Amino acid sequence: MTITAEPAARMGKRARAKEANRTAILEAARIVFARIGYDAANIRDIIRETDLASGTFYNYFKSKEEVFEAIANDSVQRFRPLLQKVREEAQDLESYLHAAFGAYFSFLAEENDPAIEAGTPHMSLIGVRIDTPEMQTVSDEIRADLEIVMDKIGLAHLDLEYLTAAAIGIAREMGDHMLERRPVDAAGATEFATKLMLAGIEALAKSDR
Amino acid sequence: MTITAEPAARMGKRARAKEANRTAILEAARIVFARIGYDAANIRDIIRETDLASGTFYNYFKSKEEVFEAIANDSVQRFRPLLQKVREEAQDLESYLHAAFGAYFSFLAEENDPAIEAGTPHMSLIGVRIDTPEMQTVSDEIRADLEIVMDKIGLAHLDLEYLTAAAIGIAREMGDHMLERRPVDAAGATEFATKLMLAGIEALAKSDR
Amino acid sequence: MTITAEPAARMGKRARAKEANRTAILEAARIVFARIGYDAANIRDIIRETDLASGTFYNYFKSKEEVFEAIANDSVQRFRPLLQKVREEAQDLESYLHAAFGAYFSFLAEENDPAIEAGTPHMSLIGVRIDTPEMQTVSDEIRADLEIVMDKIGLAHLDLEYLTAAAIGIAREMGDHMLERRPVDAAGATEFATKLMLAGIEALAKSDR
Amino acid sequence: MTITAEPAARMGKRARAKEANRTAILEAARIVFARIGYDAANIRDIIRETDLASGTFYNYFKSKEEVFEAIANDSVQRFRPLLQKVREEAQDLESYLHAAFGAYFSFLAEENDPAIEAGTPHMSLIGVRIDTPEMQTVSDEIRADLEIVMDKIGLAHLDLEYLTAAAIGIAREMGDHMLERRPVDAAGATEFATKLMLAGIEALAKSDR
DNA sequence: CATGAATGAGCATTCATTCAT
DNA sequence: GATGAATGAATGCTCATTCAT
Repeated sequence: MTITAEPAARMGKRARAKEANRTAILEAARIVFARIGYDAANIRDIIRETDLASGTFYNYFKSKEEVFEAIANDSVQRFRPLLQKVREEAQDLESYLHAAFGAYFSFLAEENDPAIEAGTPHMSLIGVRIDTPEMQTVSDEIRADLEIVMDKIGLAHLDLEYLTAAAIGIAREMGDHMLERRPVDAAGATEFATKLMLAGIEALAKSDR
Repeated sequence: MTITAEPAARMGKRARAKEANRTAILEAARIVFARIGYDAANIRDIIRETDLASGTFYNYFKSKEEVFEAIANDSVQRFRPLLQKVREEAQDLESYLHAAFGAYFSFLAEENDPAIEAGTPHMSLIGVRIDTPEMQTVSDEIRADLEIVMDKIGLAHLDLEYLTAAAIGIAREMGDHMLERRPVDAAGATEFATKLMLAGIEALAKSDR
Repeated sequence: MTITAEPAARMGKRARAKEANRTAILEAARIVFARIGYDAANIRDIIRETDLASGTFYNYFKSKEEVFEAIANDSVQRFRPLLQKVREEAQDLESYLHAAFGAYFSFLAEENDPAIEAGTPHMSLIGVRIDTPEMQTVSDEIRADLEIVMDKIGLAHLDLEYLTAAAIGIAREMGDHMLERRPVDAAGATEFATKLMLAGIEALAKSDR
Repeated sequence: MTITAEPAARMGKRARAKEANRTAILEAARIVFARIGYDAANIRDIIRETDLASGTFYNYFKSKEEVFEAIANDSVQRFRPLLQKVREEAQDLESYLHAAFGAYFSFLAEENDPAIEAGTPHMSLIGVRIDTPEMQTVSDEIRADLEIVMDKIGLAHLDLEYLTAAAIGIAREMGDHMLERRPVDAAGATEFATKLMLAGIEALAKSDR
């Protein structure tokens, strides 16, 4: 038996299986949460979606809550760099809004691509989608970032809390509807939301002067 | 036992007690849903909030869903006339938006007044508030009405689905934040949302021409 | 419908059923604990011994521990008066020991009478019998009482802790064997234990002078 | 790999490792049983106390029961010679009782020495201590030996079963208390138990004549 | 042989719903 | 029609045991 240096990308069979199982559970949870909602979902539902045994779930997560957290973290870890880039590259308000809505709608579309192609039912029941981990944590990110950007461009005297709430509200609700259309058109949603929000902010800024 | 004709306004003891029980359950459900969210709540939680026995619940409702429906209907029955009036009296887009947002934010403030004064905790946690029956059905009402109004003012060629989604999103998210501020300022929220939305729609209308 | 005064002995059907269920669970637990031991026993075992449903268990007890406690309390409540009487009527050391051992062995015999007649197996496996609620709590009672009595007769200078330990040890171990003999002879066990203990104490008292 | 003749005293690396693992498991089990009791303990608890993997347990033992047996055998193997010596050297009843109780209490003290010095909690809770393998099997040994000795000294007409039960009961209960005192005084316990038992037996012998 | 993750049977517990009183 | 205890299906979770590495 030879001892080999094992770069992260080349783990042993065992380690790979573990990683795969963890991912499988996360993916299953994502699907189940989307299908029947976080609250309605139970651990058996999640594990049934994988080819693992029930007990295996507990080798990876302590509870449904913890899977939710993991999904959220996972989503955030993938979405955060996108937002980061948006923030850094934004030249003005318009480019920021466009890039931010664009990033969000694209991300949402890609996240839900598997479910969409599978024709997963119930997908957009309100009350359900809202509890999706992605939505929840991405909201927090957008909220924080938008505050930073508005400050940068000297519009911090507007009611930023209401403004971010409005932007998030638009993204959330429009996102739901975007996902139900075929083909899913992130670019269209982005144009729409950006135009709406941009003009709105300008109007608020003017009246506030 | 006497057999009496019982006009709605003059019920017998029995009927009055029945009505009181039904109301008690609805009120209890409202409180519990607000406190721990619709999904987390169970029938025991609701019935425990009343001084009734668990079995009594089933004399009035078949399930938690049905209570939800009843609360929703109740809210709708009180909100619908307001929206009706808004729709009828709207002169132009601005007055419509102002009146509609105004109606919604005021209604929301009044609905939550008892909870606000009681300092009920958790009340406006996002994941929770969203499942509130009021939110749910009021959304549907606003959605339908906004479509009608946009059609009236000749802007039906805009993407009305996205537009209503945006309006509802704004109302929802801003509503949550409005409820957390002291004093609760429905008028301020109304101004803000109206200005934002109005300018946004105008910009969309212009670019779409 | 007439309103009747209901003396404790004449409860409604419902109340009687509740009492009966509680007793049934206690009795079942007693049997199961005796048969397979406290630790090996699980709630399903207990409830299976009754004709109740599994959920019903939780209307009466929160856990296996709580049933154990209840059984113990029950036993104590029936044994305590016997010990009380023994303590009050004891004239000298001999009469005390005789009465105390007698009370214990008789009580033990009666407690186990149903199990004995049913020919319950495993009945006297050591590790098992020892965890019996009766044994446990009755021990505490005997311990306390013996201390009081020894003090009364001026032998408190002996090592009372060891003495009570010895008495309890004798009662426990002899009790196990007594229960396995047919016929169960509480009187014989009492004579034996009393004579042994009495002479032992006198010897200790003499050497300690 | 070399094939070597391996006399017991000179094992290869492999064999030594095996022996060490077996011992580690036994020691861990002893500790765990003492800490939380035989019944409450599970295999994970035991293996967690070692630095071995869970699967390794099954290379050495089939079940918790089997570890118990092994511990018991181990204890017996160390205690049996002591009892053997006692039996052989006993001159009369007194010397036998003294030596036997002495052997038992000393053995018990030594067995529990590590736990005592570590201040292990719960150590002597009754329900717990009783299930200790040492207690269990040592009981059997004492029982058998005492029967033999009583027969030797011509008191076999007494109720030997009750007598051994009494002796074992005294040893058990007093042993528990002895272990809780500081310093642990095996000699004192031995004197006490011997005097008590000796006088008791003499009294029984006299009355039985 | 050691490892430790996977397995799945098994147990505790909850809760919507029924129904005798 | 109110009551609230009984019901038992459903769910969370544990743990002895197996087995690929």
